[in-house]
Amino acid sequence: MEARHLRYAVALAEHEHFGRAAGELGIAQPPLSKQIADLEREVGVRLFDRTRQGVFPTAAGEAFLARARRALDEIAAATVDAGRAARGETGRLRLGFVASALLDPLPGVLSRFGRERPDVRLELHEMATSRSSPALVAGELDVALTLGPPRGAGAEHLVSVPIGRDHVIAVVSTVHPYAGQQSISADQLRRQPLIVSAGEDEPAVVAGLRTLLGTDSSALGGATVARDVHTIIGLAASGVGVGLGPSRMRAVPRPGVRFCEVTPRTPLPDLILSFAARDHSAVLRAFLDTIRKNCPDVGAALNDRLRPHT
Amino acid sequence: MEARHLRYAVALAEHEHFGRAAGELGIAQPPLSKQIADLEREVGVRLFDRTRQGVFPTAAGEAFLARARRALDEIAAATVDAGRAARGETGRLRLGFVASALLDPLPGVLSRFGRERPDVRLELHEMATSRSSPALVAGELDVALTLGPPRGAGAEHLVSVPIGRDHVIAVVSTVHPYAGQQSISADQLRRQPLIVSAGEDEPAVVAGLRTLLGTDSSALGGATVARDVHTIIGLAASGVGVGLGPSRMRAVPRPGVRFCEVTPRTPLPDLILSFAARDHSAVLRAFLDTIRKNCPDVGAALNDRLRPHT
DNA sequence: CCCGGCAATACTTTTGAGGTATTGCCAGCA
DNA sequence: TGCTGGCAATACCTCAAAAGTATTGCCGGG
Repeated sequence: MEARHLRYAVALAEHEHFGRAAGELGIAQPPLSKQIADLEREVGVRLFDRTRQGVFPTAAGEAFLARARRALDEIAAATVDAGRAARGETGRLRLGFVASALLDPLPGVLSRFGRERPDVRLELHEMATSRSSPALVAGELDVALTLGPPRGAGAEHLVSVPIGRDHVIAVVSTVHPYAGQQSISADQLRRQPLIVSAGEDEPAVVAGLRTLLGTDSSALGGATVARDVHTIIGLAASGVGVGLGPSRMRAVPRPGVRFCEVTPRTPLPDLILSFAARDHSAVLRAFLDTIRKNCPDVGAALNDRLRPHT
Repeated sequence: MEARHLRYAVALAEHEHFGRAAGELGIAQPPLSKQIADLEREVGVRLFDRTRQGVFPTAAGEAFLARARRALDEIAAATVDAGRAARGETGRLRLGFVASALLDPLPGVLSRFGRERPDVRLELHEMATSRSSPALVAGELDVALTLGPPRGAGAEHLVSVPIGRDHVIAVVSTVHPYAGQQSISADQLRRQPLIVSAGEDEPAVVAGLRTLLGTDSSALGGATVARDVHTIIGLAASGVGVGLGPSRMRAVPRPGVRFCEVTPRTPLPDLILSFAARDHSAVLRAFLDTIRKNCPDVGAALNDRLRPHT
């Protein structure tokens, strides 16, 4: 049985007349008669009653037609859905990201993307840089935001684009003696109880702090370790010590604390967006476009990437 | 687009390999390649990625395949449903009936039919004999149970079969003086307050009572009129008088009353089953068959009707 | 009894699905 | 680097069947 049989049966039921139905279908009457006869033979049941008053579906015909119409609807929808998927209007995007990305670029990016692509299912996975790259290579993620470029097996199949610079800043309670300072020096920091984020997950951040405080400094060893920047800020607010974290944490609105620059200015690894080089999906392209529109200082590589409309 | 394209795409997605999918479909590989290419051209989107590792659906392909599978399921179900409808396993039966039919043949018939044809939707319409026949002729009913044969315009297009005889019986309270009698005479009835059913809807019943009591009798004029036999029995039980009704009302289980024959035995119109002569639907045939199995004294016409398996 | 309208049948044409043979394109390997 | 094997695409042919034309057959209404 072919879709043609369904279309013909539906048209015949619609017009209740072989000649007119055939005309509507753009064919002559005899072929329509034959196709309907073939259909009835295949189904094994008379689907239409031919009377002088017109051609009407039998009970079996009504049952058949109900299914036939649904089948034809599905077929029409198949083309529509395929087109929407190809244009990236539907689908799925699995995004891996480091926690600090939640502070700055992600809120704007995600809300904009959700508005532009309401039918794309976003799957968000907070994970350390070290876990993102293998997941991208294995095809478990579509795109990742990491601190520093991806490394490890298969990294050469990934495209990486820096989308934001970062450096170390301090956060102190508004009643802390340093709160009035424009910036805090490394020496001052070494004399204070410090609060830093859990180091093992993001060694690049730890390296930055070591650079700032000196590799032999015992300040880091004695520091309070917090799981995330919110905790750092909370602890700093309550006067436990001076929090150290990425400048991105300025984005967290919180009364009772002050953010201060630290001298010397200590760069942290760039926030890097990466994805599989062979991935040309429209959903990914749309996401990259959103990133470009939301992040002022994206690398040229991303613009290049968005040029070709393959 | 034809169902063939859907089947081929589904098979290709299943086997992830043009050659093997073609083998499974019973065709050679080149035609499959061509059909898939044609499909992709028509949809306007690449549906499969051909890689060295195999052939995999693109995101658009996945969206397309989901619809394609549903469409194929509908097509398969269309044939199945048409067959079930043609065998009378599904569908609708609109039954018109006089209230007294609810007493005797209908409970058994309906429960049996409901068991044998669980997927047939039964539409039950209690109506007077005079309304059933036009409804049958107009195609608003499929089958009717009436008192006496159908009459009126178009009645010649109806088939009528007597399925049960009936006569007048009396119902009295167990404490009524007549309660002990084997039968009650017409004379005795004329000396009692009577309870009869509403006459206008079923003139044939009124005619029967007139025959029994005498056309000039004032007994009928002074009788209490009840809407249905349940009311007659209820009023009789409470001692209002002697109820007169069809022998069918014996089927109503009710403590506190006794049913008595009436002499002379006064026949009431036969219970008649009728339907459109041109109606050959399987659901109707199944219903007639149920009637035959449930009513011992159906006319030969019904058995004739069930013979041909057209 | 003829006529008109309609579906079915008979027969022809033509489209396109499917078959065979071949090419082209890599990936793996010597 | 060239060779080979596996696979999809291309080229070309064949034939089934979809569609067209002409005609018949069947009623129902003048």
